[in-house]
Amino acid sequence: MSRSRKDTTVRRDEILRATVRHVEQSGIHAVRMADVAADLSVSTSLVLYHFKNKEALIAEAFTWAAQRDLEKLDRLTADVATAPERLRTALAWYAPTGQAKGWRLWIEGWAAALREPELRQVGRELDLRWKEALVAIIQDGVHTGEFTAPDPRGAAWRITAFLDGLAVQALVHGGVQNRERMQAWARRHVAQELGLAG
Amino acid sequence: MSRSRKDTTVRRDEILRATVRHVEQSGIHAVRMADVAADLSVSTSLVLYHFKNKEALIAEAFTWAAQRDLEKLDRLTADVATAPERLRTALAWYAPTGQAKGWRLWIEGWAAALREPELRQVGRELDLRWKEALVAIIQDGVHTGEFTAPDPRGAAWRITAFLDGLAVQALVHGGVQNRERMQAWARRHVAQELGLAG
DNA sequence: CCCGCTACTGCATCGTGATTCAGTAGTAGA
DNA sequence: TCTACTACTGAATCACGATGCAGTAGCGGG
Repeated sequence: MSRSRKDTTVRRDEILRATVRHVEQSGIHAVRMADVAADLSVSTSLVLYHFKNKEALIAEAFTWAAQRDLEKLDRLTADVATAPERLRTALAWYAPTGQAKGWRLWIEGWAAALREPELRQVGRELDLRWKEALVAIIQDGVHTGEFTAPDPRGAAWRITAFLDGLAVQALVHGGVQNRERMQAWARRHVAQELGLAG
Repeated sequence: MSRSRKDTTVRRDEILRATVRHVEQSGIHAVRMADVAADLSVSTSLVLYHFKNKEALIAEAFTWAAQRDLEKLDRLTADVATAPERLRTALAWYAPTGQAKGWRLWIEGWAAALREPELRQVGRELDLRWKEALVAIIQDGVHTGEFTAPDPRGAAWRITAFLDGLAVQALVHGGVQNRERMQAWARRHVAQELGLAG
């Protein structure tokens, strides 16, 4: 039985994916190298073979997740024509909904970023790129006259902040209560920012 | 030299204060019992004498901090007469500003709360009480006709979310950039929610 | 079919930090 | 001043998880 020997690229990817899964579930510190390894039916040593140490593994895992998220955003909005539609799509993806696995990861990331400069860098990058994407959409809509935004960059910034806050409320404080209401509020906030019909 | 033997109540308080300080600075997992002890020039055993174990210590520390924050809010707004003034005071206290030691603690808390039900409870409680206080102020202002808010509870909720989001932007992503702009945005958001002159 | 590279493993080590425990010393009340 | 209670300590222990190391085994190229 071929003990499933894999190409480095592939294996690394698997490991990162598994790591992200575990971090989402248990948080950075609770994840053990052994957990990640077990998840792939592989020895702990192999993980260390591919990643210098736990710190590096975690850092790369966050980077990987950020990369993946941004790519997904691109993919989702790529073939959407109008600005309002692109906006709707982007927000539907970003806004905290369901159990929002992704958000757990990033909330965990925020805390970690407070102390690890490397992680802060990654988080900042993701945040920045997301905002850029949002700005692009907004400016697009402004050009076509569908949106009204004196300060697209500021608007994107504020929308992002509001959504981040929603995420905290939803995942940390929120009972499972009224997802609809939250979404309505998000919509309203965006509408106000972009001068749409409330 | 009286080895500074202290009453349980006093000592527990000291320990909790020290713990909070350390958690703010280094995060839950990086804090060692020994650090807290050293901070008070006391043996690690003493900390364990007062708190069953680290988990209990951390949990109580967060509870303690929440308590302290709420009391401070009460104290600050107690002798302020008008609703707009009370609001300004409350927001000035809650909004992320300076290095916002407090916010670091709560961001850390959010992440921890994702996994520890006990901490989630504490966070939820603090969040709830803060929002209640805010609601009270808003309703007050509505009664005197100074604010306009069809849904005070919703408004409080959204303001809180926005401020939480601001905090993340400021502490995690934000360069030290434009504190003024952030404050202006916060003010604007609140103004819009409460029907004030933008 | 053999070689050499590289993915991969098991085991041993090693540091760290929480928790335990048996005892010491202030201190308040009789 | 003696007693008993309670705050407090120092020195183990103990478990856990990361990392190091010496070696094994697929697999592609000749």
